[in-house]
Amino acid sequence: MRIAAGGEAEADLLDAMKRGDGRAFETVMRRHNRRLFRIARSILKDEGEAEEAVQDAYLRAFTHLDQCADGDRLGGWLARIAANEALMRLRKRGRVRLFADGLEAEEEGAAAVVPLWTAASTPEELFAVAELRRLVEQAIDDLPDGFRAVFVMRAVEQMSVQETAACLGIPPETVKTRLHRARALLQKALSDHLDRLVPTAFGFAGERCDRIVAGVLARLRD
DNA sequence: ACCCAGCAGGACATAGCAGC
DNA sequence: GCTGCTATGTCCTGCTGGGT
Repeated sequence: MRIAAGGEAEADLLDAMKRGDGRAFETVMRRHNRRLFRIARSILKDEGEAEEAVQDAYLRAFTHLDQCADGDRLGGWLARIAANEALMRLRKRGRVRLFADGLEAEEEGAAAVVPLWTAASTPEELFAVAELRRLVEQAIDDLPDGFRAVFVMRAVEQMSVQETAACLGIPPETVKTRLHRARALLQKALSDHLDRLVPTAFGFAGERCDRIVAGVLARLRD
């Protein structure tokens, strides 16, 4: 039986929800919110609509709990419903729409996934890290629709090929290819940015410059 | 040490589309 | 209608890590 990081087994939570235990619903939502939001957002490219899609997915799931027979697969089942909900919305809007550029506040806990995000200490480093993250998120946003959803599920959410394929209703081989090509596209996009940024590496102005100057002047005075 | 499942990545096939 | 290009899907092979 699978015990998620949060403690209780998914099967126990599913049973509790079937009994109408409000606390179980909340535990399940808090456990899966981030993953479902990322999946929905990767498909819709719109944070507000992704949030609505996740809420609708939960409602749909919670009113059809009897359809989830195996509690150990509750997470996958929810992910599939969220992906379907997002895809449905995408079809409804006709896949033609302009999106706001970039991402705003990152969802809770994402920093823990990538230690680099927290390694910065000085304002310059914090700015550089924020800029790097913005570039990565922009590059992911710029991926073709199908590639982006697969990349987020596989690389960001660490879902298996089978899970991802089931969620999106595509063959596992297609998941592999899309992930491979999404990585290639991201590498290319990021290397283009790097080409522009490398000349500015090891920036020297500011605190360090002042420190060296002050140190030399002090020793000259001695 | 061996076996096996899952995965990455390359090669090839196919579909869709624009330009002529 | 034909051709060439691009995007996408499928198949295959080799690698890796976990289990026995």
